[in-house]
Amino acid sequence: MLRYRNRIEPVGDKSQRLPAAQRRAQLIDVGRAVFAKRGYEATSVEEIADRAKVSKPIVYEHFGGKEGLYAVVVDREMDYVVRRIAEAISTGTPRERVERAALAFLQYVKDHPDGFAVLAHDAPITSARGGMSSLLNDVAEKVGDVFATTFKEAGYDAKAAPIYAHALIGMVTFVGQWWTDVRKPSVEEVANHIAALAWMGLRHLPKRPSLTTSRR
Amino acid sequence: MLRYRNRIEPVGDKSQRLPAAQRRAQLIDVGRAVFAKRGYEATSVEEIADRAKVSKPIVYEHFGGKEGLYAVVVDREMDYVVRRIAEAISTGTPRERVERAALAFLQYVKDHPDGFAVLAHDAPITSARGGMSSLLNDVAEKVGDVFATTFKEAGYDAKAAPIYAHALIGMVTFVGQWWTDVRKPSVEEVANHIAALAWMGLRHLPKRPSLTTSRR
DNA sequence: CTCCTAACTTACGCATAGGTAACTTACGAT
DNA sequence: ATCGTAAGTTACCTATGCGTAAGTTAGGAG
Repeated sequence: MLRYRNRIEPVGDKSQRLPAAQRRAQLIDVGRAVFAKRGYEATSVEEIADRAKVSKPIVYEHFGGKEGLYAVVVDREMDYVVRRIAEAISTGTPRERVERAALAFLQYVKDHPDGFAVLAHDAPITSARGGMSSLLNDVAEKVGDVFATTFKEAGYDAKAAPIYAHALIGMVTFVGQWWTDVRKPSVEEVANHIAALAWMGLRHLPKRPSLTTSRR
Repeated sequence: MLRYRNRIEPVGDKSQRLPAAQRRAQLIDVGRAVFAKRGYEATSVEEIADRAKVSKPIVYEHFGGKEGLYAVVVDREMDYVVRRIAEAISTGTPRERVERAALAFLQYVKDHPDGFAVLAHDAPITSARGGMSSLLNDVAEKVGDVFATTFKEAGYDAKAAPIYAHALIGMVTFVGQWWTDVRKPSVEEVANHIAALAWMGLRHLPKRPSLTTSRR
C-alpha cells in the first residue's frame, strides 16, 4: 500500500539510521537549539524532527513528546550549570568566590549560549506551583541556601539570604542575556565589573576593576 | 437565518454594550491580565474575549488582533514604569537615587503585578533584531544612557555603563519576580536590602540595612 | 414611532501543531 | 540467503487558535 518516494537523495546528507543512543543524543542537541531559538511554546516538534533529518514519530519514540524532550534538555542544562557554579564557589575567600562565580557563569553563557537561552526563557506555565517560574529560580534557591548558612554564621539575618541570592543571580543572568547580544567586551572584563559591583558596590567602584584571583 | 439564543441571562452579569472607549479600556485590562498569566504565545484571543464577556471579533475591531492588543498593553506599561523610575531618580544624592529607584520599582511590582509580569515575560520572538529580547532590555538601555554620562563626568569608563545598568535592572527584576511569589517581607524591607547591596556591596553589607531617605 | 448606526453576535475558513496507527526497510546474526 | 528486529516512514486524526464574512440588535436622534 504505502510506497516510499524514490529516494534519489541528491547528494550530501550521508548517513541516516543511527543507533538509538546516538539519535537520542542528537535530538537533545537539536532540541536545545530550537527551544533556545523559539522558546518552549513556539517550538514545534516538526521543526526539531526536520532539523534532525528525521520524522516526527522518532521524537515521540525517544521522549514521549515535546514536554519530555524539553524536560531532558532542561535537566541536563541545570545540572551542568549548577555543577559549574558549585565548583567555582567551593574554595577561596568570600571575595574570590564572588569573582569566580561571576566568571564561571559568564563563561557558561559564552560556551553554551543555547543552553543558557533555554534556562533564561520562560518555562512552560503548566506544571509548577502558584506563580510564574523561571528555571533560574531553582538555581537562585540553591544559592539562597548556601547564603543562609553563611549569613547565620556571620550574625546576619538569615531571612534576608534569598533576597541577596536572587539579586545576584538576576544580575548575572540579565547581564549574560545582554552580553549574548553584543558579545563585547570579553567575558573576563564583564565579570570584573560584575564582581566589583557585587563586592564593592556602586559606592566604592574602582575605575578599572580587575580580579584578585589570577585568571586561570 | 441566524437566530440568537434566547438570552435568559440567569442573573448577575449586568450590562453589556459598552461605548467604544470603555470597551477598549476594559479589553486592555483583561488583556494585560491574561498576557500576564499565560505569556504572549499561550494567550488566546478567545480567552480574552470570554473574560470580557464579549465575542472575538470585538477584539479584532478594537486592536486588529492579538499583536495589536499586546502592543498597546506593553506600550502603556513601559511608559508607566519608566516614568515612575525616572521620577524616583530625578533628585537627591547618588545613594538616595539608588534607594529610591529600588523602592519605586518594587512598589511598582507590588501595585501592578500583572503589568510587571507582562514586562518580565519573554517578548514574542518575531519583531526585534538578532537576539532574544526582553522588554526590560529597553528600560536597561535607558538607564545605561544615564549611567554613561554620569560615568564620563566622574572619570569612569563609559563603555562599562551598560554593564552596570543591566546588572541593576536584572537584580531588581529578578528579586521582584521572586517577591511576587513569596510576598514577604515588605517591599520596603526588600528595597533596603537591594539598595544596600547595590550601594555598599557584599563587603560592607550592614546587618540591618535601612534607607537614608525618609520613608515617604 | 421609525430608522440609523454603533455595538454586538454566530458561524465559518484555514493553517498549524501535537500525537498516533499502520506500514516499510536496513542490517546484523544465524 | 533469509529473517527478525530496531529504526524509520507516510498519512492520518483531532484540537486549537487566528482571523473574517455576514447577519443581528439596542437605543438614541429626529
